Amino acid sequence: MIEIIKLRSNRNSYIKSLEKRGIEKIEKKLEELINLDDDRKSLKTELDKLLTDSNRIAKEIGQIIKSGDDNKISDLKTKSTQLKEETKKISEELKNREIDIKKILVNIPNIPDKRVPEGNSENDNIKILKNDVNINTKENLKPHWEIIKKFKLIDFDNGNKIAGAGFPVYTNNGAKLQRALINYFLDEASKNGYVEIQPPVLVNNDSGFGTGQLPDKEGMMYKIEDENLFLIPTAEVPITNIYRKTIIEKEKLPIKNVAYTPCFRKEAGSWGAHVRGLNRLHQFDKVEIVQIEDEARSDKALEEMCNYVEGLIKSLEISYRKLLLCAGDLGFSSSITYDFEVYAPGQKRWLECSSVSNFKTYQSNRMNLKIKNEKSKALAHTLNGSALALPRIVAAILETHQGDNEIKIPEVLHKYTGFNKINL
RNA sequence: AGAGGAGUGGCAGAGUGGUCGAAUGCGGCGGUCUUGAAAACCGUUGUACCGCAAGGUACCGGGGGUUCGAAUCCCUCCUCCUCUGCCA
Repeated sequence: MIEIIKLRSNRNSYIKSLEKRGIEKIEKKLEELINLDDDRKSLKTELDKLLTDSNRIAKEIGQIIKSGDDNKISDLKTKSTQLKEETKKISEELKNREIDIKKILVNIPNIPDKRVPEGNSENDNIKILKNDVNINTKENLKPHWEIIKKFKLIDFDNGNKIAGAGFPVYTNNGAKLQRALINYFLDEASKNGYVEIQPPVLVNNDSGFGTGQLPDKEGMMYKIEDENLFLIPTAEVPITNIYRKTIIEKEKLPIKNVAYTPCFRKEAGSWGAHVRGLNRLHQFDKVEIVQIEDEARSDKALEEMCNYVEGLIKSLEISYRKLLLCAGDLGFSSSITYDFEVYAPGQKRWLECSSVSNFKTYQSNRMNLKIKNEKSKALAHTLNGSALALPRIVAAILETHQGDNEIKIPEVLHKYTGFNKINL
């Protein structure tokens, strides 16, 4: 959530920044927010006064009872009862005002960073770098779903039977490749200082709210109705929420975590030719890195995370590019996001395989996560990135390294797969 | 899943209707003493909100209730422990 205190002192720049995202009537919304907050403050002042009086009377009664002079009590009791009615009224008003404020607040996305370019769609994203030295330029390259079928790496039919569309069954060398990638990604992250954890894949409401999936994007998550739990759409949710409602001492920074989890997404709507094979799934594997920093260091952390992700992709000998997302394409909670896309030469398409974001104080404000130093406390900055999402990486590897009778496995994976190529 | 017990400040642990934001101990921070350290002694030590400030308000697992007044009584939910059951 954006912070009202900051909104008050940066009103115009907030309006401008949010307009960049293409939100309509944002000025009116923000103004309403400030007015409601003014209202909230005066109600709070009023309520506190009433409570002060009530407390004073209650104490007086206590003292009178002690001294044994019971006659004066009934007057005081009547007065206190009257006060109580008033108190009830004001405190309800205050509560309602707070609810009103939150209703608006939770629907306002994060303020885009200054570097975020204007734009409405992915066409306006800025290409930061492109590395296509490895592009396989052969003619007649097959898309990965054909390769998968030919080499029997994934059984989509059985996935359909067991669960439904978008739930693949990885088989034999396909399963081994999957496991190899997970282990490789986890080991590399550990080498880079990310502490490995294995979180739950079901989360509660508070967690969904903390990272920003709820209430805005409830539709993306699978819900267990009876239990009020959600299947995680990304490990970002359980990992970041470990630190919900905590105060971290500055010396303990940076907090760096990595986790492998399956991810579950409903992805309602789009289903067709462009989401064939591994391009979009309801369940997929991902290794996620999460970092917590203070304001002074979060920019640098974002850069480091990007460099880490880039190195990882590079090591898999596939072509990739890096994009700076424009305001219109930026995620709800993020302030600045870099996407990494890998090239799938069989489809002649770029596939997003990692999204590295700095949420600044947006998530920490929702979950009350603070950094403390000798003198003061401040909301933490949270960051995360995929390192990496498996399916599209697999697609790119298969399409890039395909041959007629074999698929070459990138060298860094050899010790994890136990084989250098997949044969027919 | 059933029966019983318990949840208090960073930790341990008192408090069963009034002056309790909460004794005491440990830890932390500051100081005295010391060449230095330890010990001892003195002081200090939660979070959020309102207020220019003085100060005030709320919080004893969460929510609701009774009462002039609740850490304390009632209801409900959650979590943990013990026993029984079930299970990878």
